[in-house]
Amino acid sequence: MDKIRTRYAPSPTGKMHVGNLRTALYEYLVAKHEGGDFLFRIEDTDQGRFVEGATDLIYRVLKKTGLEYDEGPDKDKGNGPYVQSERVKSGLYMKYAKMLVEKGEAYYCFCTKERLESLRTPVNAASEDDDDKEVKEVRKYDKHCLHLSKEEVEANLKAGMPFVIRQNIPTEGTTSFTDANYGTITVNNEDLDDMILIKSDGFPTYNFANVVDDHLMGITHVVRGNEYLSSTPKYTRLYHAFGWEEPIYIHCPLITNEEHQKLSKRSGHSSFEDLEEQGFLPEAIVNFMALLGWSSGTDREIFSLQELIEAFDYHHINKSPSVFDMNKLRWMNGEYIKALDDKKYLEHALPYVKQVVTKPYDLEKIAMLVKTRIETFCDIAEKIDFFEELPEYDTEMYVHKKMKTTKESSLEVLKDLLPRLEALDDYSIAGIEKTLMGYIEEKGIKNGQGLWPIRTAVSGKQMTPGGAYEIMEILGKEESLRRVRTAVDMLEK
RNA sequence: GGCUCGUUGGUCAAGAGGCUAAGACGUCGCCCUCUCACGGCGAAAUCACCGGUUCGAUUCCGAUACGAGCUGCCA
Repeated sequence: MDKIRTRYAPSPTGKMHVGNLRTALYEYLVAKHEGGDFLFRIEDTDQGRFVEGATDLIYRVLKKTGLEYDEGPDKDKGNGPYVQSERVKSGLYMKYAKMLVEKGEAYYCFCTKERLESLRTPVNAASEDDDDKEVKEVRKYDKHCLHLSKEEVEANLKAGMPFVIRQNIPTEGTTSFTDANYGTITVNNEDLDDMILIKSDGFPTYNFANVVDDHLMGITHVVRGNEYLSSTPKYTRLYHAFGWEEPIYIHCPLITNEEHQKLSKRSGHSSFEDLEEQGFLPEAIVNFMALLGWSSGTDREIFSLQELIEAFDYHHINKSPSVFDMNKLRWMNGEYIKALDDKKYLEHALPYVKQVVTKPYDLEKIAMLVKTRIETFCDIAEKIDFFEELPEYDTEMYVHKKMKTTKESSLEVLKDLLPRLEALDDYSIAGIEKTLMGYIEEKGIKNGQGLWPIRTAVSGKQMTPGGAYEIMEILGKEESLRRVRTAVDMLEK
């Protein structure tokens, strides 16, 4: 069997949409699972939609996610160029389009926009009551220019008339193709439009360039979104028209938002960049995307990219759309954070800590306190803000049923503890623990009765990462005492 | 409107004629515990609907409903 070759062929039109990212991932996995090649090609045939810098963005994401390609614009293995706008310059697509014209599989079309417009036939606007008056139209080209004589075509061309080249699809019969995921699909040719292959600006359309390049680059497996399923018969006809072998198609289900609608920019987490900004790790994003529409068939959920390569079998890709579940991504990201070694963790976490804490505390200790308590790095801020500034809080917080504390008991504890803490010089966890536990044992009270008031006093919060010892160690003697005194004042009022 | 695809708990999903219908996220409860997490244990919750085929359908077939995609000189 020939070596598998797949390709990721995005259009540089903006951020890296998660749907695109998953396609890239699957392309990569399909190839790598079998030791094949993964190519990277840029499809920039639509000058109107080209976004400056979008190409660099794609490079960056591929690098961050570890999707390393074997061939690409900066890695020519003899199949280049790998950027379609560069391929256009050599007249490549025009050459192949003309081959099809020669064979009668395509034809020149000189129809004006106006004529095309007149072909639109309104479909009975299903007039329900609602104001859903979206005027539906059916527009299928009528093959008008197919009937032009060779002489007429020549004359038009000579006169410099703008033209496109269209695919000539039979009006009868059927076309079938087989998808690895969805099985064999057959459509009536009369439902297929004579799609444009070469645009009037001389650029190929995506559909055409895609087929030509996939063939020329020896692509064996084409992975793409479900949205291409209905145009695939046209691809099939193109391959047949050229006499080329079709690749294996692997169509993937859609990714939707919680409302089961196509994930759009509005959802706020539709691109890799969005997710990165929201504090997610590339490894977690990749892991999560892999599981959206694919399952290993085992109980396993956490996979490194390498482990995905080993486990990935494209026959297990699902058919039905998957909801992008933020909850699960957050959980998974938390798992990845916990699994990070401390050095790497701190590299990620420290910048977030610095945004909140400017006082000269031990930021690494603060960061370590939240490691098992966050799901994304953006969760850090609200958990550690009390270090910077003692928040205003209600003394009701000292009343805790389960801890068996009241305002009175708390005040007593804090007043008892104050001189001991003033006398203490060793503000290490061990030193603080010794002092506090010594007092608790002496008094014969429960741990909670002694520790709840002090933790509340030094943090001003109901919930904190770490307990009283850890917080006081970081705060140090001076600030700890200040906060305890503040608490005593508040409780004495 | 036409064409195409899809439908297992709230979500991701395994299962491919006979099972108490896996597992995970989330939710809830319990344990651990100075709070919150972490960790451990447990619970609730699912085969869209209707017909067929079959001794037997979540699984096969056909309608229905619902959802989605395409219907661009976008990809």
